[in-house]
Amino acid sequence: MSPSARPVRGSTTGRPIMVLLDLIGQRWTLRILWELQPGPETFRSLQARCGDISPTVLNTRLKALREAGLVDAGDEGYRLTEDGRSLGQHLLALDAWAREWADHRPAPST
Amino acid sequence: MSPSARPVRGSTTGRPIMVLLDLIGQRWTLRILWELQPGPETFRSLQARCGDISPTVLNTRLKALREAGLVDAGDEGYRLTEDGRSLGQHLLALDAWAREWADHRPAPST
DNA sequence: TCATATGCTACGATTTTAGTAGCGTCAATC
DNA sequence: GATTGACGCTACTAAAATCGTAGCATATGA
Repeated sequence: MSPSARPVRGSTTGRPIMVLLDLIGQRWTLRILWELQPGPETFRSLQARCGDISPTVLNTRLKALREAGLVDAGDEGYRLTEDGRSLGQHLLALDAWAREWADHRPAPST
Repeated sequence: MSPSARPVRGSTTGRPIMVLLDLIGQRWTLRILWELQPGPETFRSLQARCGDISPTVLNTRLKALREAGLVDAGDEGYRLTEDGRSLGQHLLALDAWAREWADHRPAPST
């Protein structure tokens, strides 16, 4: 099987940034990291947090994130590794960026 | 038609970070921003830079990125807006992060 | 034994992405 | 003024990813 996991679709260069872009350029990956930031979550609670993402995808993503060393599974469920947390810092930065961004633009909402 | 464009699939909260995660959680979006960082590119040169991404997707992404105010089109082709460049700074940070990340791990390559 | 919650797989339906061909426009060349 | 080549981009089909739901196997408590 091993469908996605490592293929690095868009790039075969192996450049770390490309590997990363490939990983986080998949739906839910960043969201999962985001939801895991406050603390460990069980499979089902994580699923709920992500708006009832299908378990198929959640499991696929968790597998990839674990292989990437960003997430691991313990007694309390899934949680970020040290790497995961340091990447999470960047997500926090993006959160701040996004607020300003949403602030000063025509607001494409509705 | 207007297929994707704005739907904000994973989240209907409207929270900026969710809108952003939804946008960049699509294949090629981040890659396009990345490739646009050095300077303006024409549609076709950008396509080439992205490993011959299909024009359908490229155009869809460019449309979304323009609506998001991250990219615009000028005489020299497509280029990052000011917002696009500031987001690009975060990509540079991620690049640095990714290098270290790739550095101290079992290397899932090959 | 029964009820409940867990992590997770199966599988058909829907949506997205890929891949290729090609149109209409424009500028340079012949 | 017909041809060539590059441009931005659309059309269309096939492949792949994602969704959505059902449900299994295990564990825990009542």
